[in-house]
Amino acid sequence: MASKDRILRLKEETRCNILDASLKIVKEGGWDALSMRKIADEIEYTAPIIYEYYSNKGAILLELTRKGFLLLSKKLEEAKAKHRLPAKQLEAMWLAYWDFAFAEKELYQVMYGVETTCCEMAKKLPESEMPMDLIWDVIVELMLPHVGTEEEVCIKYYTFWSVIHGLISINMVNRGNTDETNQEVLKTAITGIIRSIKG
Amino acid sequence: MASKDRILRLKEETRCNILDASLKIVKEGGWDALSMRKIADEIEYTAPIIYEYYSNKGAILLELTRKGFLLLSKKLEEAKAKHRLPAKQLEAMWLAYWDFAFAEKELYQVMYGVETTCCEMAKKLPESEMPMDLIWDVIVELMLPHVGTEEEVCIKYYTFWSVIHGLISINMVNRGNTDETNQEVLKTAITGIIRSIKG
DNA sequence: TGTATCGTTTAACAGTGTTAAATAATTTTA
DNA sequence: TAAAATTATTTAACACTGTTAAACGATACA
Repeated sequence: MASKDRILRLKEETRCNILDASLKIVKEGGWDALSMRKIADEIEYTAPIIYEYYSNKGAILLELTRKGFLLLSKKLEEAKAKHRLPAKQLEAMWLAYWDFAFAEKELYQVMYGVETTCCEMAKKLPESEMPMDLIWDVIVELMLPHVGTEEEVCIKYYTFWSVIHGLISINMVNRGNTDETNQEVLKTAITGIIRSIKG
Repeated sequence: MASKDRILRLKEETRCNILDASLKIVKEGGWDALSMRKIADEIEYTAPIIYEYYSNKGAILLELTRKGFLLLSKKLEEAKAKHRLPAKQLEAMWLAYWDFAFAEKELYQVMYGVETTCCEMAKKLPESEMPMDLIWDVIVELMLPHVGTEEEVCIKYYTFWSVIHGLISINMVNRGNTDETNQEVLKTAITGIIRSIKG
């Protein structure tokens, strides 16, 4: 009976619609705006129907992160294919990674646990700039006798901060590295950047 | 009347108790476990009382992030004071930053928007390892003819990933940098690491 | 002692994820 | 075609969330 196939096809379609609706809601109002009832509204059903397709809300998020990793991998492969030299390939791949993060911001957020809401408020705190100011001063001193421009110091600071915050984030959400590996990455990164600052 | 003072002191104390209770709950069960009613339970009151001290839940989070930035700044200053050379100071400060992140994990999370829950599940996805595998291969090729050990490649990979994921995260939650600054940081970081890999 | 103020709680509202039961629609069987 | 069985969908409910308004209790002031 071909009607079975048709029904299966429809089921697969609503399964897909649920994901699309979810992503649409998130893109419009952020991850906090995503609720089962809103998804149901979007696909013109009521909430419990969703549980016929996904066991719970977490399963929807999981499927979205899966899609995210697949899409990212595709982008990386495409970037690689455009070059022959490994150095060029690597550079292109990381730039593709960068582009993906902002083109598919919501996916990147759920893939790697980057919150945005909680830091909306931190921006209002004057205290949030204190750590930067403290480190900024030392970078300026380190560059002496050369007097660095704001732009120059800024780049140094963010290079530092990125590698350290990145390593911290990765370890917090992933807990994959050994302490030795972390210390190694940290040390090589820090001393490398310091050396590049000093000349 | 000194009783006014006593009452003010008590008020200040419960204001503080609310923060302590919140942090305790979060440390025990993560940020998802934090609710107004649980805080009330902890300080042996009912929920609406909390609104006499903080206008809403967000105000509590904001106060915790403020405490976090203050504590981090203190740690950075202490680290700086232990050395005289700017290079040594800088190294010590970033190591203090690192230590703070894990010693006060919950504070760091709310300060910089690092989620942990959503990536519990991503670990189960085989797809989550695809991007690493793709880039891993190119790093190995780039190191040829030297055949890198697993540990060596791992450190290179995480150095790359850290700086890029860090820069992405910072931009997502902060949106502070100009595109030119970002591109500059990205490019210098990438080419720098690539050069260090090639010899 | 009566009144006003303050501290605190109870009750409620709108929202969340999720489940069980009731209903509507469809398909299968007689 | 009519009845039965199965499937699709919804309604109602539960326990929870943040938050507010009203009621209650105690305390201080006249």
